[in-house]
Amino acid sequence: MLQDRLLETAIAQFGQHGFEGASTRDIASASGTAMSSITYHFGGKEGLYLAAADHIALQIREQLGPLHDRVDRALPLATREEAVDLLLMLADGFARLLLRRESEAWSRFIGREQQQPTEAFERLYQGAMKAMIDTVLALLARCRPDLPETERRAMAVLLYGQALILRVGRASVCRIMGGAALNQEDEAMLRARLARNVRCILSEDMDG
Amino acid sequence: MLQDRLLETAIAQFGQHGFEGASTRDIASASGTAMSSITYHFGGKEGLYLAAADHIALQIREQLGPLHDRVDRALPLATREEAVDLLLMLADGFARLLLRRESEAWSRFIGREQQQPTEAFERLYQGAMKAMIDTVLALLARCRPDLPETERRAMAVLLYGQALILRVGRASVCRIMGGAALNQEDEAMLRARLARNVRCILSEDMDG
DNA sequence: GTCTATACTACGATAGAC
DNA sequence: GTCTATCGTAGTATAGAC
Repeated sequence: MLQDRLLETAIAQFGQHGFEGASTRDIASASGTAMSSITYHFGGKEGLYLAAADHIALQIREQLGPLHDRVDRALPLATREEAVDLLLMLADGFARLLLRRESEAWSRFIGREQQQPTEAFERLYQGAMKAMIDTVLALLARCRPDLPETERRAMAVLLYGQALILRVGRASVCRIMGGAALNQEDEAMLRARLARNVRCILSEDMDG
Repeated sequence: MLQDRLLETAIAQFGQHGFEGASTRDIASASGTAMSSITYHFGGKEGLYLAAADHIALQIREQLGPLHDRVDRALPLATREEAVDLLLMLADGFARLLLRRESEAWSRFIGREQQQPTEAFERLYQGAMKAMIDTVLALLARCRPDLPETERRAMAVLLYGQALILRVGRASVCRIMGGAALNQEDEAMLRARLARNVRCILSEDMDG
C-alpha cells in the first residue's frame, strides 16, 4: 500500500534527519512515488509527520499490547510478590523492544519529540505511552505502598530511564560495554542487570 | 567575542533543529553578524558544527571538572563504603547538571549525536565523557568487586540512563511527575530517589 | 489517484567592497 | 574582520495532464 510505504519511509527519514532536515522529495522517491502523492494523501509535509506519529503509536501498541493486557488483567488480584514479577516482565518486554533493530527508526523519531515536543508528542503519548505508564504506576503502588505517591512517580521515571538508555544513548552504551555494537552477551547482561536492579529497588528495605 | 557568540547560538540552533535543519543565516543573524563570518571563522557549516561540539565538551569539563577531580583523588584510598559515597556524589552532580536549564541546549545537541554519531560524537566522547565513565567504572569496581567486569559495565549503563532520562526524556518525565514542568519538589524527589536507587543497587545482597 | 511541470522560497558558498 | 551581492542548488506547494 502506497500510504504505508510512505509512512514507513517517513518515520525513517524524519527520525534520521529531523522534520526540517528530511525532504518530501526524498521520502516520496524512496517510496517509489512522486512528491505530490504526499500532498494528496497527507495534505503536506506536516500532515505526513503527524500521520507518522500515529503510525508509530499503533506499532508500539501492537508490539507491547499483548504483554500489557496480560499484566493489566493479572494486576487486580496480584500479591506484592506477583506485582514485582509483573513489573519485571513489563520492564524486560520494553527493554527487548528497545534492543531490537526495528525500534531504531521510530525511537529516533520519538527521541526528537521528547526533547522538542510538538503536536506529534501528544499523539505518541496518548496513543501508546500513557496506558503503559499508568500500568507501571499501578504496579509500583502495589509493590511499594510504603512510599508516597511522588516517590513512586520518581521511581517510574528512573525505571523508564534505565530502559530508554538502551536505545536513546546507544552510542554511549556501546562505548561503555566496550564494542562497536552490542552483541548477544551484552544484550543479555543488560537485560539481566536491569531485572536485578528492578528487583533490588522494589524490595528495598521498607523502613527507608 | 564574536566566535563565542556564534558557538553559543550554534549549539542552541543545531540542538533545536539538527545539522540539516539549522541554517547558517539564522545562526549568524541571531548572533548579530553576517553569514559569511561563519565561513571566515569556522570554514563553513560543518566546521562550525564540530567547533560547537568541542565547545560543549569544554563546558561540561568546566561544570563537572572540580567534582570529578575530587572524586579521582579520593578514589585510590577509598574503602568500599567511601566509594559508594563518592559514586553518589558524582551521580548527584551529574543529575543536578542535567536538571539545570543551561544544560538544555547542549544536551539536545548530544542527544542527536548519540543516536546518529558523526565525528562530533567522537569529540564529545573523548573530550568529556570518557574520563567520567572511567571514573564511574573504577568506583563500581571498588563497590562491587564481587561482580564480573561486564556486569559492572551494564550497571554503569543503567546508572547513566537514570540520570540522562532527566534531560533527554524531559517531556515524559514531566508527564509522569504530573505537571507541565518540573518544580523544586519534583527535582528534589528525583535526585533523592536516584540516590536511594544507587545506594540500594550498590549494596545489594552480594550473594548474587 | 498518480504524475509532470512550474512557481517561489530558502539554503550554503563565494567573490569583492570596505 | 565584517559586510553586501550573487550564484547554483534544493526545498514545498500547486496547477493541470492523464
